[in-house]
Amino acid sequence: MEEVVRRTGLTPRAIRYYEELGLVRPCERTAGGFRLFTDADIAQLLRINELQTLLGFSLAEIKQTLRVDAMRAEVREAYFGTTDPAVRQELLDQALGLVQSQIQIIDERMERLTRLREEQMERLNRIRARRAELAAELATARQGARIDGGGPAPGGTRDG
Amino acid sequence: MEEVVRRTGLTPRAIRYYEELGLVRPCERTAGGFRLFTDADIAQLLRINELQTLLGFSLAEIKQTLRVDAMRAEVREAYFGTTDPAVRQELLDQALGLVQSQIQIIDERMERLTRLREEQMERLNRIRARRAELAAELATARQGARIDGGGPAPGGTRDG
DNA sequence: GCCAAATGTGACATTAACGTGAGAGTTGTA
DNA sequence: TACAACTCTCACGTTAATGTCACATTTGGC
Repeated sequence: MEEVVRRTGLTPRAIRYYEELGLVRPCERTAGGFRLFTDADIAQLLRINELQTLLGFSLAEIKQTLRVDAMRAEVREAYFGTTDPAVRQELLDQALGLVQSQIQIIDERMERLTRLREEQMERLNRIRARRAELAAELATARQGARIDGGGPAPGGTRDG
Repeated sequence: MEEVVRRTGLTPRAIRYYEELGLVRPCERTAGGFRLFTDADIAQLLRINELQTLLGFSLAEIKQTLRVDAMRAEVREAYFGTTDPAVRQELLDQALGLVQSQIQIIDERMERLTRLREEQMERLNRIRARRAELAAELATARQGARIDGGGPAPGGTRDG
């Protein structure tokens, strides 16, 4: 468990909570009842954390989202099972739709992030420009000081 | 206020809450005490919402973040004020650092989103491939049905 | 076998971010 | 000026996602 905490950055409480909510399949246990996590379990926990912190999904939404993964497994099962081909295709279509909607959400986020980044870059550039101006101004002031010992140079700095 | 709700997508309660937390400067009021929002106020509210939904910041983090904006204004004031040039430069540097850290956060998010998107695209492609396989299979089955009236075609579909 | 450290299960507490309802006051309008 | 619709300020309620505490077991090392 300590290792899982280390590898996922989650707390034991959170992990148990996710299991309680059914976000992760109850994992194996030792004879005494201690949890034993497989790499797949850890991957699942990491995925949950990603969906939570990166996309801002609630645990309820994440549960829905994870059904996509489950469905993929289900589809694979059904693929070799006795299921009706029409059902198989419908399952595939459902999975397809869900994954597509995921991608759409991601794309939307990225667009918004890109816009936000551009705004910040503009700010950054303005600050840098002002900084350069100030540096030049100070240099000029020092120059003047060597000659006439006067104060800082006036004017010349504007910004909208 | 109704207009603000419409333009921001926030609830009155949320807006008042943000004011209470100090995320937005208390706005003007009518003689009777009704809030009057300027475009700048609304922009601020939109920014808060953006930081919240897009970057997943808590309101406390947002408050910190908004200090960057405030500092930019402060810097602009100081720039034309009586302040020491060294102080000016330090303010600029602080603003610079904060904006840079913002951009860094955005970049990190975008990288993670990109990875997530790639994963989803892989899944998408696998599902599509399987769907195509299934369609081909069904076509074959229908072909066979016209000849021998037998069941669905066996084998030939695998995936890791 | 024993003991410290880790883990288990409840169950109640907490925190953030609002929701909701009461009751009073305000505004635009006919 | 009367009235409907809107807004104000408390103040308590709610929900999600854990935190925390108590107390019982379990594990691994000596």
